[in-house]
Amino acid sequence: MTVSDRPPTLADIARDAGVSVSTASRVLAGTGYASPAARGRVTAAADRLGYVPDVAARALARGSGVRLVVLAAGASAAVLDDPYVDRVVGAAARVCAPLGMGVALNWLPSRNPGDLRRLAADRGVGGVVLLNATARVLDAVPTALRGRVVSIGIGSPQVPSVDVDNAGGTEAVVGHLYATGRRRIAMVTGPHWMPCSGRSVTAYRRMMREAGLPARTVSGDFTARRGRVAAREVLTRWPDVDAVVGISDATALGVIDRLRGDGVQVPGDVAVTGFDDIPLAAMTTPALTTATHPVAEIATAAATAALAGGRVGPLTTFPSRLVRRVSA
Amino acid sequence: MTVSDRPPTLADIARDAGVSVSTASRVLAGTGYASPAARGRVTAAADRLGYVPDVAARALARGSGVRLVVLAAGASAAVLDDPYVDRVVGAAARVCAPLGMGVALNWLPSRNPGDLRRLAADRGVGGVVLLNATARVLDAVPTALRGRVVSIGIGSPQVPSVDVDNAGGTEAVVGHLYATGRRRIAMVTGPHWMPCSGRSVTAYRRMMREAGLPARTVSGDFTARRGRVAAREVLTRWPDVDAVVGISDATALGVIDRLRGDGVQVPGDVAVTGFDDIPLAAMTTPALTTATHPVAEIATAAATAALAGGRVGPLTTFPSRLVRRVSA
DNA sequence: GGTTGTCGTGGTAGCGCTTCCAGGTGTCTC
DNA sequence: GAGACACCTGGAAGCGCTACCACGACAACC
Repeated sequence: MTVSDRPPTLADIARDAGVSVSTASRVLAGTGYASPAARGRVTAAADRLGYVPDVAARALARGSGVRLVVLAAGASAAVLDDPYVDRVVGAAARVCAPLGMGVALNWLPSRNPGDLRRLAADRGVGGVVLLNATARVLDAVPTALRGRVVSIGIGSPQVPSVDVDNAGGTEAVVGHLYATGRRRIAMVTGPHWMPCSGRSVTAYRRMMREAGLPARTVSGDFTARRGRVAAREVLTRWPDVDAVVGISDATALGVIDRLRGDGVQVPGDVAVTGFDDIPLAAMTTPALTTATHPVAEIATAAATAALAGGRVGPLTTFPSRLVRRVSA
Repeated sequence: MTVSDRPPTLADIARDAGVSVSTASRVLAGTGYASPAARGRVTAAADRLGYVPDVAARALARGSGVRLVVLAAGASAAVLDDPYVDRVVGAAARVCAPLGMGVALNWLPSRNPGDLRRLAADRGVGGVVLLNATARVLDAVPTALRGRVVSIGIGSPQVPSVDVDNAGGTEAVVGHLYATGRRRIAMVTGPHWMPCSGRSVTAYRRMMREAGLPARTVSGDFTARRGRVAAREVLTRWPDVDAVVGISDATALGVIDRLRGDGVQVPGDVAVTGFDDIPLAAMTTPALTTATHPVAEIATAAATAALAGGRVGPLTTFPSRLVRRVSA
């Protein structure tokens, strides 16, 4: 019983189990009829010979795809360098592994979303996870891709989407600030045209309004660098501020750095909160109070849905949880 | 001239260009002979019809793989949660995209590296990037996989590897400390059995010896939490310490946090350095002086080599560069 | 007894591509 | 002039798998 040098094929399994290739295929793919006896012999043979189905052959025969594409939309290819993108890709790669599939990472220039056509013409594409999409991009999704595309962030009638509950997270954070006695609460936002920022800002404004407090916003861009600048601006415009809501952890860290540099105590004089709960939020001084952003869960859901046919409903949101630490 | 609903195949291109399928294949794959005229007509047709080769069919015919597998070795599946792994996967996904391939992420339990057999039997696997491997794991790599496996970290005669120049980075950091007048330099190491930690520690010890200074090490584990504990230990054992070399940025951050909590000025009383240059190293207070760890470059090289046939030489190291900031 | 079913099975035609092979042109050399 | 050799082309045999189809058993129902 000498073991062949090349990996066993379905035909080898069928021969070994004493059934036809069709039957072996049916058993291993779990489709169609097969007697318990045949089933047993086939699985045993597959097991014994260490059979691994050839994804390429299967995809070719079934007309299914062989990889999931994470498509990061944006003005410049620099979007690909965002660690956030890597986390999405990592989660997607975990989803793909048991299916014998893989993930590729592409950039979709926001200027010409026509590159989507190329994806639609590629039989290897089993699903697409859209990142950072705009309404324009969503409209450019070809019909041929419908049902295989899931967007993380903004969605549309045609393209289902998943995202974190920005409003909920912001409410949790602002609510916490209010509950701990803060009343002069400012916010450093993201770019106004970004939906995720927009939802947070709207939630913040609403809560302030309902509390009869004035909304005070300064625009930032999710970075720590911009957070520093924004902190200075906040201090200048509202010297009596007693809390700053950062649109992201990086922003909050920048704010804290500037504040402390100016001799302002955090959280003593001013409380600061973030959003994302990045790993380092727990190790900075002071440790950051923030709202979680379950990126892995979101990406896993998006990848799974994209591969399964895109059925996740028009918009699925994942809850954001308050993490109380020291900064607020 | 109505456009068909299904993506064009090679046969469509051949027909449109007025050549045989063989010729079209040769032109598009760039193999074998083809007259300039034929070449022109085929590429024009492919362009006009928006042809995208079917990776699955190609892989089936060529017997090549369809995805790259990032294989994280380790005791528990928790290794997959390391952000470092995500960065490697992200870089690999960028490499795969233009090839029509994808990346999958698998866990290889260190107890039974026999799972490698399964990979060897899988025709879909075009290459493997091994992470966190040990000598045992390297020895378990089946012959069938030789030439398609590249390890990030430790290597072996059979398995080529790429890694950051830990020794060089550590030398840069220790050299900087020495140059700025520090003489009582302690180090918080990683687990002694990890090669990357070992190389750093050896470099540190050698430099200290050559400078006629005593080596002072405390063991850590790359985390900030453990860094805090280690800082306390350093302070207790060597109250006169004036510099601490962290094995990682997270470690350094933990050390700094503890030091400042104990009223020690950084870098005034004690200088602290890290290793990795994570994004947040620039935004903490004080900003961290550290040595770079070009993860993306390393992973790109590993993925490229794994897909190209593994020829990178037995061990390729990537330089680590000193980044001077505030903490040292 | 036929007519329906549901089950279980094997044969075989593809899926879209590459690659080998057999054939055709030419051009160069002895 | 014949051979040798480069260049260029199309036909066709697969790569490993799925899915359709035809076939046969057997049971249940009028």
